[in-house]
Amino acid sequence: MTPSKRQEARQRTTAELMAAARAQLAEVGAAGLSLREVARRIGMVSSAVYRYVDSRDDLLTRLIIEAYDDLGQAAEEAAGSHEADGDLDRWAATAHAIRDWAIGHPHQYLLLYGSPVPGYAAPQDTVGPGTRVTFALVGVLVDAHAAGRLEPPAAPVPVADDLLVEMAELAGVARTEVDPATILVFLAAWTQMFGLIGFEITSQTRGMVTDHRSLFDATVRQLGHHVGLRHR
Amino acid sequence: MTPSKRQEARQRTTAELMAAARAQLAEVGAAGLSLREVARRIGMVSSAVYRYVDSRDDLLTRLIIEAYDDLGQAAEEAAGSHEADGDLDRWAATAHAIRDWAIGHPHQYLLLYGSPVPGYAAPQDTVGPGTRVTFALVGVLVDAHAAGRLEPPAAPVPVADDLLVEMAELAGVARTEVDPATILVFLAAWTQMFGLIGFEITSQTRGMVTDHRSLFDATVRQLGHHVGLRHR
DNA sequence: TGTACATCAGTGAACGCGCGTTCACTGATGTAC
DNA sequence: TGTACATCAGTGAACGCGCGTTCACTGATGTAC
Repeated sequence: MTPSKRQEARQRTTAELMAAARAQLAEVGAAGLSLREVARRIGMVSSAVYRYVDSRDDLLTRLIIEAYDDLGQAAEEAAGSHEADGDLDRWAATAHAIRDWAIGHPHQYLLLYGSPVPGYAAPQDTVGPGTRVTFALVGVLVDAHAAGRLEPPAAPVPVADDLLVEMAELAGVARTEVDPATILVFLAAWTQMFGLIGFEITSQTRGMVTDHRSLFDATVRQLGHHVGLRHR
Repeated sequence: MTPSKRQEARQRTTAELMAAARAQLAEVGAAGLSLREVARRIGMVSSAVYRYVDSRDDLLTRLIIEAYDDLGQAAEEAAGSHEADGDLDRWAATAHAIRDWAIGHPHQYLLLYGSPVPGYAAPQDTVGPGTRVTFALVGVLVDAHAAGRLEPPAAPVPVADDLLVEMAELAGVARTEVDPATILVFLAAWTQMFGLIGFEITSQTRGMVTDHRSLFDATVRQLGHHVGLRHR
């Protein structure tokens, strides 16, 4: 069944609307996103956007899902195209893909990982797409483990038992036999990566660091090492 | 020269205004902060707040400075009251003070470290107070180093030279002889701590972690160890 | 100590703005017979 | 294939809201002589 003219037009207009919304988001950030402005940009009267979107919140939700998918895809592509590399390099490549996307789309990144938008609560639909990036990075670990190349973590500091239980549950979600202690180190690595990216985007490191890429690279390789990845 | 009635009244009203602003910030976040609402809360007409504040931006700036000072003080007090402890414990206590403050004042924390407020650019005045927390935590390192108790970092991954140069400069700012490589590890630790706190506050870890305090404690002690701190 | 003038806190009205959302409508596209 | 009716995209006006900021004003407090 080929799509009717109406359906085609609807799809085109929807795409145009989302593109305009994306552009506006990139300029003013999520808190400043306005339906009326989006309408203006695509040459529509403000009430017309309600044919395509239920409300402002609905538009925000779609933008979030879009952004998660875009970021997830970037990470997956990086992990996919470096399968033949050493584990550490593959890990670093995936991490850099995440950072590059963030630097290229700071407001979208902040929409996902920054302060919550006032008056908006993300619905359940955003959870799924949100895990894509995580799994892309975890995948590097899982693959290395499956190939018997993952070092167990050196744990100089004792860790509470209940934490390890939680980590074991997480490993279950990711369907892997990776050591709970490793998952814990991964979680720490994860938050550090995103902390560093967030600081860079919001220029918290202004005046302290100039070569952010180098710092990120060094950090990420250090983290990869902690997690148990090695060069071959 | 004792303050006149006018001066006293002015100080009282200013304090009341700031308290109302703080309360509103805590409820709706920085992006939702409104001068009119602040005025309403202290039973003033909206134009009257302009006797105490130049503009909305000015109020935001004051709130930022206040928050930085409050956080800085909390960190300094923790570091100060644990001088007799082992270095790792003192480090952990200071880190927990930072996290506790953040958990207790999530919107203020986000004002400092979250997404930038749309349409607002922080002036230079906020930089100074912003370094207080950093120095409180760095102080633990510096003291341990001065007492000859700081282990040099194990660096399993080579680090770019220019990064080390930057780190040496930072060490100069902090007036310490601490190893540039250690500063680099500290910076990484710093971003990880704040990344973790940010994730907790914005509930990014929802469904993955329940015992945030334990995860934070384990992470922070791990970080302290990496930085070269030991128990005694 | 008393008086004249200057300073300043707070009022109330107003300006101009942009926002999200609703609603009755027109006219084009699609569907059933 | 042609016609009658249903669906749907987009219009234009309107509602009610809250915002930051300005301005001329009143009346109380402070200061100089």
